[in-house]
Amino acid sequence: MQKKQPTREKLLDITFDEVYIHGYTATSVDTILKKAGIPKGSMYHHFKGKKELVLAMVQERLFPKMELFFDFERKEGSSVTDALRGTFAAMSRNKPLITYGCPLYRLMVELSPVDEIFDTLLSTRVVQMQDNLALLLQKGIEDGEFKETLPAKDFAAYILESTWGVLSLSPSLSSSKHFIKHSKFILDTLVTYNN
Amino acid sequence: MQKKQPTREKLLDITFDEVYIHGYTATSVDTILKKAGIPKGSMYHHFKGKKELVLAMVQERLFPKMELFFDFERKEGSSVTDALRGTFAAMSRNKPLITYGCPLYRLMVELSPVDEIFDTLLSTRVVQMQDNLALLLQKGIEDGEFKETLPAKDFAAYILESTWGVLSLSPSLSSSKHFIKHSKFILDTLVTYNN
DNA sequence: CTGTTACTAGACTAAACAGTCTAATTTACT
DNA sequence: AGTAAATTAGACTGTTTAGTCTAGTAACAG
Repeated sequence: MQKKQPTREKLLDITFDEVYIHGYTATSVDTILKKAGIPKGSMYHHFKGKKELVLAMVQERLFPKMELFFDFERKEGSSVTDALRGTFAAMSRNKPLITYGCPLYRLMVELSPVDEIFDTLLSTRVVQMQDNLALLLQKGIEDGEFKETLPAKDFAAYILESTWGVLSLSPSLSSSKHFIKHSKFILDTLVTYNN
Repeated sequence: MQKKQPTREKLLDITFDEVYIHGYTATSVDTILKKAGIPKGSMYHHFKGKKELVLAMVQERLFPKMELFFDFERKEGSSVTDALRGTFAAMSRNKPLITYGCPLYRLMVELSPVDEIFDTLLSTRVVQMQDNLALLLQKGIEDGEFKETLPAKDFAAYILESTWGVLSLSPSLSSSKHFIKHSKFILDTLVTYNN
């Protein structure tokens, strides 16, 4: 069934799972190794250390996963509003995302204040996402879907930040129902606020 | 200058500072003890262990600090809108809050998915805050400041969550200027959305 | 088939970790 | 002052941590 996965790739997968749920500090190298069934020497052959491993995981696993949800790419032909609606709907169907929140944001909350390397890497991606979304919103303004009362970039920041805030709440307070309420609110506000 | 502070109180103060910035897991008991200049025996006399110490810190330091900002209490005589505006203004002037985010939210992001005791404690407080804010918003509706298009409780949840999202971003992306933009937006939305 | 490079294997190390223990000291009360 | 209780003091323990090291095996090019 499962085609044999090179050591490096398997390590990145397990590292994502563990760090997503337990965070960077609470995840031990030994736990990852045990779960992956990979000996220490192999890991230290592929990566210089724990930090290198997690940085690689962020770029090769976490960032690609983000694209599926947070980049708000517009499908050709559909309206900006529909593009946003679609992205939010996809998020609400993603169980881990609803339960455990956004993996990028959670890692940023843990590490940005104390580690410059992680901060730079994660913040850069956040700015990219914001620019990306702002571009989409700008398109919506140009297409006449809504008026520009608030600069597109500010609105983009606002959508991202509020969405992170909702998603990364305690699992016991999160539900897809609640998230749908949030996304409906964002979309309504976008229209209301801009008209 | 500094009046002698009982051991227990000093420990709680230092624990707050350390856990706020580094998180629960990354904060070691030895670091706290060293910074506080207090020997191990004293700490383990007052608290059963690290977890007990931090739980006490949450209740005796973190929660009281929250009241100053997040409870959105209404001063007699002033409008609901002014009460909100005042709270947001106080937050924007609080340097650590802007730089490192909300200590309650950050701890929740780290621990809620993996520790039931912390999850219960923190979530309960979040629900309290939401109820508290909903009550204020309800008052605003009754006083005719805005119409009830969205249930007050939903709006309260939304304000809290989006504010947490903005505050707990990477320090390199946070600024009081950005936060003021956020609060202005929330207040505008409250009026716009409800009229 | 042979030699070189890439990778695996896991025992080992030193430091950091939370927590224990017993003795000394300070405080509070009579 | 005398005594009991509360607190301080820090050496010590067992475990877990990230990371090292050396020997062995597989893959691959000639």
